[in-house]
Amino acid sequence: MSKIHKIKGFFDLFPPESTAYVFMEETAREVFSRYAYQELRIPILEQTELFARSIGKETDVVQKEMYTFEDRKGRSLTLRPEATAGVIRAYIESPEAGSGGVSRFFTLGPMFRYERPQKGRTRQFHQLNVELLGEDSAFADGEILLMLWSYLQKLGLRQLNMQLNSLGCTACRPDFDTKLKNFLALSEQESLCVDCQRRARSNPMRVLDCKVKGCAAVASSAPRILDSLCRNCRDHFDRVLAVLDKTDISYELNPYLVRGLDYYQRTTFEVISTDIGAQSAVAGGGRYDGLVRDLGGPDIPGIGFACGMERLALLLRSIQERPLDFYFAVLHEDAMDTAMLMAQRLRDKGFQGEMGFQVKSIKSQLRLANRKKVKACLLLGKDELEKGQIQVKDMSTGVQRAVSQDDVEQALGLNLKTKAESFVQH
RNA sequence: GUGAGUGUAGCUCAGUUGGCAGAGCACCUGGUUGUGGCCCAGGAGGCCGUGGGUUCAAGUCCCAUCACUCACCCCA
Repeated sequence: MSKIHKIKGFFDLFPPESTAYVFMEETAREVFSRYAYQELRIPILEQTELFARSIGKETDVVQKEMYTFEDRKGRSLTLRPEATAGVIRAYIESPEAGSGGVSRFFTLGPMFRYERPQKGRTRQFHQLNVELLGEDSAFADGEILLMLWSYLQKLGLRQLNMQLNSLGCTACRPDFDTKLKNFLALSEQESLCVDCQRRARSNPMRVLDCKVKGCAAVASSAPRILDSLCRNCRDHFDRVLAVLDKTDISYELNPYLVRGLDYYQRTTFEVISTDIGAQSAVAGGGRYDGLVRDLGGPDIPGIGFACGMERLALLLRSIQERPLDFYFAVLHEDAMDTAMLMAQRLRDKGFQGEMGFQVKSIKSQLRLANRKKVKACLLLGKDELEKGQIQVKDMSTGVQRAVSQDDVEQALGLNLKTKAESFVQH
């Protein structure tokens, strides 16, 4: 029979890599809950319209990267390419939307985008998502940024840089876009790449983010959004920066930071790592004050971020997996029943261990136990069975002693519960 | 969607101007009774990604195809 292989851009996560994901998720729950954020679980499949309306019909994500298909009744559905739209949709449908208060959520899980895979980019990827709804204070921005930074610190990541920008609001952004369009129209068209000649009219801020040399040169002398903010946006942004200045977060302003989803306005940010390849953004987010209204809900502000787990995983390395407490080596067929029951008794007491199902030579079983790096090896053969005993061998010291089968728990010792896996930046 | 690179043992990779398919690590079995790690000896394991072509002869040259990787675009 021919093998069925996984589809492009999808992947299986085996240990020890899978433990890095458990670590990221557990740390997220721990950190986010300190800020009173609660976990939200939502579908990964939504009506296509939800993403088209929120992310923006003209964005690359919606135009060419979505997994979209029809269900059996011909409705257009899409595997979520990001989480915020779904969170807002769920929020609007919940009683919470009418409460008028502040809501704090986090959610995590798989996202899907149909792109060419490369380092740090897969077609199914995983994000940790945080949303703060119903508050437009600059301190809300501050809370989000501090929490994100705190989470990354808790993961043990240090070589990270946070970039900040403000995209303005509906009051000042249109004026800036006009100003920028005029500027680009006056600059030499030949110095812009073909993409940017198009962007210069449709989405001028994207030109500022282009890496092509000619475009970057034009961008360097272009007007900056940060110089064109209205009074409200300027004050808001200054307050956010004032909060950050009192912390140890190392940030820098990046007037060229343009996010790929249309719903962002005012404060936007990205966290960059320099050593995970070309796809360097490990987290990104911003304020989306008009989004809830645009999706049919009340006109309330919001801010949030997403963290890419595959990219974080590139920065994490497992240094120690918790060793098993025992390996159970059975040396005679007749001992198998007794061994099974003893192992069960140990597991009920909280010991972790693996049982060998095949009767093999003592030598090969000890070799196996050694390779598995267990703390102790339990040996049960004909002699022990007859005497009601069992051999307990400490694999680090080599010391072995025979004990009554009733005393295995004590023999395995009290030094068993060690810390869970820990991770360090490599 | 565009470009480049790589496909040989479980893993990492050698393989010369075309001439018998290789190494290291891992694995298995021994080194005297039922005792791991270190060492020594032996062993197993490959449709050389797949399909065509050139040739007396192809892992090697040519064409096609598939897969993977990295980069562009874009993004977490």
